[in-house]
Amino acid sequence: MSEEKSLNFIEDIIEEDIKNGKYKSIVTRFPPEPNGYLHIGHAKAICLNFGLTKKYPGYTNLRFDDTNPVTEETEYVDSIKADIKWLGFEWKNERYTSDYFEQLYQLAVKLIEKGLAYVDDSTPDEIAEGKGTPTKAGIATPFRERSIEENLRLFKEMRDGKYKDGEKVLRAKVDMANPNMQMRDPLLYRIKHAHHHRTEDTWCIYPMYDFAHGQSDSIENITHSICTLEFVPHRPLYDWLIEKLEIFPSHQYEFARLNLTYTVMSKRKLLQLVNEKIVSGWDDPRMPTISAFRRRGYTPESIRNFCERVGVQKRENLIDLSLLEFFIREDLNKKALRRMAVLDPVKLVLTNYPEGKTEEMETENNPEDINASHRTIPFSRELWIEKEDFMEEPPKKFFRLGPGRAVRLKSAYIIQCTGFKKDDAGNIIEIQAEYLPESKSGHDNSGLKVKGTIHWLSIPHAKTAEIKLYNRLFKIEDPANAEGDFKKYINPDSLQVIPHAFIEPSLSTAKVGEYFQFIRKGYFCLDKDSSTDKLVFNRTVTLKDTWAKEKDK
RNA sequence: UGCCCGGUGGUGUAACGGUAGCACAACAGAUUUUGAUUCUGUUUGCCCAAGUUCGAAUCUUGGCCGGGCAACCA
Repeated sequence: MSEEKSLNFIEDIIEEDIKNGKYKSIVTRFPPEPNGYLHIGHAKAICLNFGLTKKYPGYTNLRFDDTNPVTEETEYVDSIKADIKWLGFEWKNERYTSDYFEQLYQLAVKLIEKGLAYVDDSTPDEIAEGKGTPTKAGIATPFRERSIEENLRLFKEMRDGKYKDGEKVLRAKVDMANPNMQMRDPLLYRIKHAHHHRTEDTWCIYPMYDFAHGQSDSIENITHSICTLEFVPHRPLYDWLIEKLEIFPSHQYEFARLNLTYTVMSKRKLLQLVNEKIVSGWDDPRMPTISAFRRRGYTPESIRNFCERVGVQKRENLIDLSLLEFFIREDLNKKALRRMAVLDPVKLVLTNYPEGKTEEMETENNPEDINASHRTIPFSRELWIEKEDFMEEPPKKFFRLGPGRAVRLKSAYIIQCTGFKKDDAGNIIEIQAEYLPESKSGHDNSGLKVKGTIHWLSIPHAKTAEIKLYNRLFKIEDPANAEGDFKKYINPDSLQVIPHAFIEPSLSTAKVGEYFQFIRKGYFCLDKDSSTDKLVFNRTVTLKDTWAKEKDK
């Protein structure tokens, strides 16, 4: 039975709007500022805005909110477009708020003509002072009563470059005593003699968010303008401007932004991590950016499923990283090709296996995918296995190798441990075992049942690679809201590099964008910084590890 | 202390006046040539109080708690 999927509150509103004939189709937009890379929180907004117009008739625009030339760059524009496409969405129109600078200017003139905006010569401090506090009404500046003619002239002069940065601003004339701080004559335009990434040096005045965002929504006939909760107090101003300007009545709706445990989600903080070289860049796989998740081996499907699961609502939330990990494991379990790799090797010698002999062992590429077929892996007398798969004095519940114990070598033979060697420091440097010829995988007549199966690599055939293991970037769940500088909570062990791990021969042709599961070790992908003579693999996520928990008991 | 928003298991999210459900996490067991996957089961919740009603997570009122708002940022 197909159960009714419940609607989120925005879908409720849209269904109502369509039902009562307010709209036949809808228009949404995703409005990033090109001043940083997109992160997983943006992915939620992208899935919401684009998802809505997949579900209901209509389309979604991509609009770069580029009203602050000093922080915005073309590099960010390009990364944002790449990330949205990778997530699997298509915008109808690619727009820039800067496309509307002339129209916006004319709207400002219209507001002045209506006596609803004025040029203020006050300093930033004086303006802040005049705004009052949340509990104390603001005080009007003397410039508030300038004539329309004078305001028109001064605003034109601002545009013409007659004034220096900060000398004058244009403000809306609303209500200095309004209990909503946003309504106390908000700034509309400021002077910035700065080079803009698109309009270059055409303008020296730039609209503020409040006089750009809503007006751009109207220009594009956005029916449902969806943003995050911090803009709720701006909505009365958004509506006031639409009313006074007599433009298309877009409506703003707000939802709670996504927060994830063990990371930070503000562009300012992420930029700090990049600038201070705490991470290698915006796409360092430890970052919560979309490009980092891509590089780390996350799939677009897993991120979309995650965004779908976390839902859309108005309450603050802090989502468990384990939920994201669940979705990537779920997706990769179906897709990833199984391969063998030994990260922390110790030598295993099969004393009764002929020297110089090699066999090709057949094994499945993905037991979850019947179309994934099989491959072969070379097997010989001397093998690499993981150090952690052998214990000198194993406890009862340890199902791996120990003196006298037997295990299955995955897709090969059952072996029984007959001895081991240590170096002077007491480290185990070699393990000896005998194999059971009649136990070969697929032709097993041994009648033996063993509890454990381990992975292995033939020493003469194995290739090497660098492997990078990532852990959470922060030591605590909510670094953004913890006391003091968030950087003091950075996890010093968030990156572990294994310079010389062993990988099976077939992995030497791995390509960026392919997904692998290194059996028993986790999901991995080839890093973009790999070269033909040096392969680098990133661990996307570990496998669930029940033994790790058991071990700790 | 002005205005605004919000409170459902550990974390998220449903319920639209009628049995509090789902996912993740946790725990227990079965299966397993990946201690993975899969399967089965278990634990844990409506912020409080009063009111309306045959019946309240849902409606009303009053509390309590959390968050936001005073950038020439968005």
